[in-house]
Amino acid sequence: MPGIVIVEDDIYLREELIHTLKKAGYDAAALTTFDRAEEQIVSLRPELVLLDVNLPGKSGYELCRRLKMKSAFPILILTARDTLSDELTALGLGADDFLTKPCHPDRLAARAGRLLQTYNRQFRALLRVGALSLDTDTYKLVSEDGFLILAETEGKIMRLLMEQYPHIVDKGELFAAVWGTEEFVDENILQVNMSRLRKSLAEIGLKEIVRNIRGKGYVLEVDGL
Amino acid sequence: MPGIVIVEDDIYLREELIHTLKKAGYDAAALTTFDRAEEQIVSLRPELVLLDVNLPGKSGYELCRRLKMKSAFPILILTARDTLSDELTALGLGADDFLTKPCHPDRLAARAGRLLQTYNRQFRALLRVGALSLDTDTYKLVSEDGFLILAETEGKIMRLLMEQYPHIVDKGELFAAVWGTEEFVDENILQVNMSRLRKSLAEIGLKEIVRNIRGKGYVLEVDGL
DNA sequence: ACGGTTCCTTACAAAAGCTGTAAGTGGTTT
DNA sequence: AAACCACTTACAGCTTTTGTAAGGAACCGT
Repeated sequence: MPGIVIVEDDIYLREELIHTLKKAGYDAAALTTFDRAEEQIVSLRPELVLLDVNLPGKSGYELCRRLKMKSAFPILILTARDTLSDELTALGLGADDFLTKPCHPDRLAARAGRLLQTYNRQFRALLRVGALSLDTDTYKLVSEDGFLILAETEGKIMRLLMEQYPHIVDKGELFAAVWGTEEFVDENILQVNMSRLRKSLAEIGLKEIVRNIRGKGYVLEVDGL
Repeated sequence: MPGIVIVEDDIYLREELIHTLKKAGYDAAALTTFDRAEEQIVSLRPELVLLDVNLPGKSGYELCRRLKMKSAFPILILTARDTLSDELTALGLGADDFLTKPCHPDRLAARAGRLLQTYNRQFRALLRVGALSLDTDTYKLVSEDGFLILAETEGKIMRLLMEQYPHIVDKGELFAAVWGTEEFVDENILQVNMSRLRKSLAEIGLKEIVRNIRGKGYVLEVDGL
C-alpha cells in the first residue's frame, strides 16, 4: 500500500512532490512509466492519486475518467493552466479536487490530507461502477434513485460483478469467491442466487443489468458505461 | 427540504446567489437572520450549505466547525479574501470546498453540483459525531480504528445518542424512538440493549463512551468534543 | 421439430442471527 | 438496611438467510 500514487512526467517535479508529501508524513510513490498507467495505478490500490493531466501521449483527463469509473479512491488533479474551463472539465470528470502548479507545499499537503481523511473514513470499502456504489462491508447498494441492502451471498456476487466490470465473470470465479474453492458441481445454487439478486436489483429499478453469457458466466451491463 | 441553504449577510449577493442556483436547477433558500444560525440550519436539514465566513457578529469559521461536528451535509465556504491562509483555515475546519467572491455563476453551479451529487449518493444517511460516523441505513459504525455493524436495536439507540449529542437522551425518548410510543414499563429491555451496545462498541476500542445518568438516561462521551 | 443442455423460478426446511423475557448480581441513595 | 436503579447472562421465540429440490422456459445442435 503506497498511500499516495503520483502520476507526473516531469522528473524534478515528481521528486519534489514525493519529498513534500513524505515530509508531511504521507507514504508517496510515483509511476515511472505511463503505458498501461490505468492498470498500474489500480493494482497499487492507492488511497489517493495525484494526477498531472498534461501527460505525454494521451490525455490525463481520459485517465481520470476511467479511474473514477471503477474505483473509489480520490483523485487530485495537477494542472499547469489556471483557467476556468480546465477546472470545470476536471470536476466534471469526477476529480475530487485540483491544484495549479507550481503550488505551495503546505497547500498541497493540506489538500492531500483532507482527501485522505475522507477516503479512509468512509470510502475504503466502497466499490463503484458508473452510477452504482456498493459498500462491501454492509452490501448496501446505492443507485441514482434509491438504495438496497443485499444479503451476504447476493452481495458477494454483486461485488464480483462490479470488481470485474466490464468483463465477464466466469462461473468458476463466482464459486471460488462466494463458496470457497469448491468444485462448482451444483450449478443450481448459483442460479438461485442470481435470481434473488436480480429480483433485489429490480426493487430499485435496476432491471436487466445482470446478463448471462451462456456456458461462461455473467456480466454487469450499465448503460452509462 | 430547501436543498441548498445560503448564509450570506449582503442582501444583494444573497439574492444573486439564490437566482444563480435556481437557474441551475437547484432549490435554494437563504437565512434572513443570523442569531441561532446553527439551530436554524440544522433544523432545515439542508443538502448543502453555502456559507459566507465574513458574517456580522461572530465568525463564520466557528459556525462551520460546529456544523461539521454533528452533521453530514457538505459546506461550501464563500470568502472575500483570496489568501492561502484563509483557504487552509477553511479546509482545516472541515469545509468541503471554498470559493472566493465575486465568483463566476458557472463555477458556483459546478461546485455546488459536485458537492450535492456526492452528498446525495453517499452521505444522506450518514450521522457524524467527532471521529465517529454511523450509516443509519445499515448501522455501520466507523471509528478511527475500525468499523462495526450494529444490530437494528443497538443501531437505533446509537443513532439517538449521536443525534442528541452532547445532550443527555432521556429514557422516555429512547423508548419512544426504539419501541414506539409505548410506556417504558420494562426498564430491563433498555438495559439489556445498552449492555449489548456497549459490548459491541468495545470491539472497536470504544470503551466507556456511553454513560448512564442515574434516573435520567444516557449520554455519549467522546473526548475529541 | 426434437432432444439435450443451460438457465430461471418457486417452494420448503434447516441454520444463523436478532430480540425480548426472566432472573440474579452489584452498586447507590436515603 | 431497604429500596431503587443499573448491569449482565442465559434462554427461547422469531425473522432472515441459505441451500435443496423440482418443474418449467429458453437456447442450440442435429
